[in-house]
Amino acid sequence: MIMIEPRTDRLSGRGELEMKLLEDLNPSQVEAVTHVDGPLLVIAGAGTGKTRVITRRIAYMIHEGIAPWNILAITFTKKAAGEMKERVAQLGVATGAWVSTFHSMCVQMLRPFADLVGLRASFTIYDADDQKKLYKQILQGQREFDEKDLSLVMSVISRAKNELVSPSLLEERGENPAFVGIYRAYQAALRKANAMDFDDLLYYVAKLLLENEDYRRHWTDRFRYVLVDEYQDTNHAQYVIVRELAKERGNVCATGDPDQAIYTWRGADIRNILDFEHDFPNAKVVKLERNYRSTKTILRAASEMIRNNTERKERELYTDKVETEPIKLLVCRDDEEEAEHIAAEVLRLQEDGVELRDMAVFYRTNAQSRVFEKVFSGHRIPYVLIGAVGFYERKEVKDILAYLRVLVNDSDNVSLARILNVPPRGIGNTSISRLETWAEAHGTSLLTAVREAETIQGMPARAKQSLREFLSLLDQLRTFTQKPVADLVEATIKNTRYVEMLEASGKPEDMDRIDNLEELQRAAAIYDAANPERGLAGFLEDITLLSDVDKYDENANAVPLMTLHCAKGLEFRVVFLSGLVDGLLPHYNSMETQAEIEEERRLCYVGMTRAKEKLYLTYPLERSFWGASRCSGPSRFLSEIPPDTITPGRRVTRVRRTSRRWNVDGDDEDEADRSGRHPGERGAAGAEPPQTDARARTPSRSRQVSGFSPGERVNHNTFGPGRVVQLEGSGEQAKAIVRFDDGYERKLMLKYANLTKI
DNA sequence: AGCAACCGTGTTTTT
DNA sequence: CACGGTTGCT
Repeated sequence: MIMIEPRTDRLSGRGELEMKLLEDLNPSQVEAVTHVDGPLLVIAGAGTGKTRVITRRIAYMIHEGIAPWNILAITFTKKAAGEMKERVAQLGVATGAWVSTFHSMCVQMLRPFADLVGLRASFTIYDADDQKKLYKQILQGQREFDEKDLSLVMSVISRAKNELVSPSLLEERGENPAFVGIYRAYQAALRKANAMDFDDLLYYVAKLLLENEDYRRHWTDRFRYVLVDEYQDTNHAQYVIVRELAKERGNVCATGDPDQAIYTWRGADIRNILDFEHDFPNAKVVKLERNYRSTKTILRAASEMIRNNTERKERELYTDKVETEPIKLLVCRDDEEEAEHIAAEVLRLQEDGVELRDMAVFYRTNAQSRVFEKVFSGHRIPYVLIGAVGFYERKEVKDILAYLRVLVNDSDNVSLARILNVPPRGIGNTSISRLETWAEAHGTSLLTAVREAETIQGMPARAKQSLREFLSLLDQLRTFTQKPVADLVEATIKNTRYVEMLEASGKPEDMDRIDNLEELQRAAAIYDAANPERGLAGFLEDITLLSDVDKYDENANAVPLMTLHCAKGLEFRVVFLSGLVDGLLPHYNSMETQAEIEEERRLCYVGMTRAKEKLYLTYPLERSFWGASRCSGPSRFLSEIPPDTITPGRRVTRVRRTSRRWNVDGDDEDEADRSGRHPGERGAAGAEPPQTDARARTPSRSRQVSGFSPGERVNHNTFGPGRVVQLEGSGEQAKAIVRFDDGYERKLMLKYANLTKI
């Protein structure tokens, strides 16, 4: 580790380096950078130079004489962490600060102390896929839930862990005993496998910090200054970790933006940022409101829209930029035409000199990426998919990785069960269950059962033979564990004869799988080069903890396609925000409560504020899914954007005759840049979204818009029967509060709720 | 034990 | 539509 240089005194007053660190910062930014001791909350609006403030602040702290290893900076993605490290280094101060995500930080805080939570240092981290397998096994062993409840069970238990609620506590709270039982069984199974899931990483660290004074002391001695980015998206466990690390010295700096809170669905608690001043008394609060990213128009459009959120502190971003190019709205026949429009626009912009990597396409759900892939491929436009089915989640990759995991952690039952018969070697499901039962009965691991297969009653001779061969295969591979990871990966692929299996199948998709395995070898080689010290365990850890954005190479000459969630923290010269349709954004599953709608609105806000120069908003009149075609109206958020910031797209949009009613001007039915009527055209009445075909096509719905009265009994497709408590709003905005017979009150948009009188 | 054909079920968002 | 899981046949 490099030693920190003592403070430079060559110049009087502020040193040369210090001047450089404060160079080009506005007064609020300087305030944030130079406030080193004591709690600090930086409310940093979109594009206000937050990353810059954080990196300068770290550099400034080091320059002030704080040892880098006493600094902990927690970011949202590893990529952000890497960039931050690099930028601090560029500022010319010694590096060595811990810059990490919550999850990888927790791994490092747990490996050396794994015994404190009853595990060994070689523990495996289970991803969603592994978790699911474990849960499935457990669900099979009881009668209260069947596999259809899997996702419910998973989310309830995950939520409990994020709230630091143990099984016993959950029980005390009177939760359904079946949940408690599954929660206990699941934790026991993880423990047996010497494994943790993502939630455990946070849970264990939080618990240890709370309950083990030596542990807390060890880490608070180390981390004397704590910075947390994206604080609005921390959950309770993460909040406790930060609080426990920082409460003694109070040297905590949180940065975030309540308007960009988009993870409440996975337990993030917006109160963490709202209550900061209460949690850390005497906190200094700095607001960054000067936006350096977007044009005036984009900024105004996004700001006006987000103002519709009621649960919000009023704030105003401003910019000195003068460009006023309007936002373009593209109305398209369907999702395919939408992709065609965007592709055409991409090509046009490329001709104008905009690099592909400076544009981005955003959408609400991963499923929407399909059309773009198809259309972009058709036009030979290079693109990169961020997220979706991640490379490391592919079957063939997971299979090979499962071998590696078993070598590191011989208790990893989930991984072992996965590969016992992959490639097929005559060990069928019956034999595997027999082994599992035996392991269960003898209180030992699945691998031990495999080793003892000879003595297990009823094990077919053929299976026994195969298991012997399997064990010797593992032994062969074990000789590679101290060698470079790339060598081990290569040996695994070779010795398992995995490629031979794929070649033999003759299926075209299996050829792609072979490519993927080569890709895996390359990834391992890159890892080896970058991390000569960290070894196999580090490789496996990175793979499970790397986020999708981490894997995105912004230097590639390709248009990135990503969900709005992935877009957070990024910026592009040109942004295409697609699928602006009610039901997609806001999403069907997130429009029942006001809080849900507001989170969707924040998501839209995040998307819009990524754009530096040009913003395109697009919506299809129809979308095909599950084979059928469906109509939906434009997103309600469109009507919240000031009309004078929007102009119809200049591309000619051909509208099918059936959609002719969209052509308000009516004089040229094939020219939809006229039908690209935008929300504001209705003037002050624009609070109501543009007339949608939803009304025209489904008159049954429009009849329901009014016609309910309090006290009336109604039925809802999902929630069943209930009684109307209160009505509010009218027309498109009409809502009803209904007390359902399950005891819960829900606020429903009548337009979508499909309530029927009973 | 392994393979093929069929069925049914599902789309938020992710560390 | 597209995938994964189950069934039933060999």
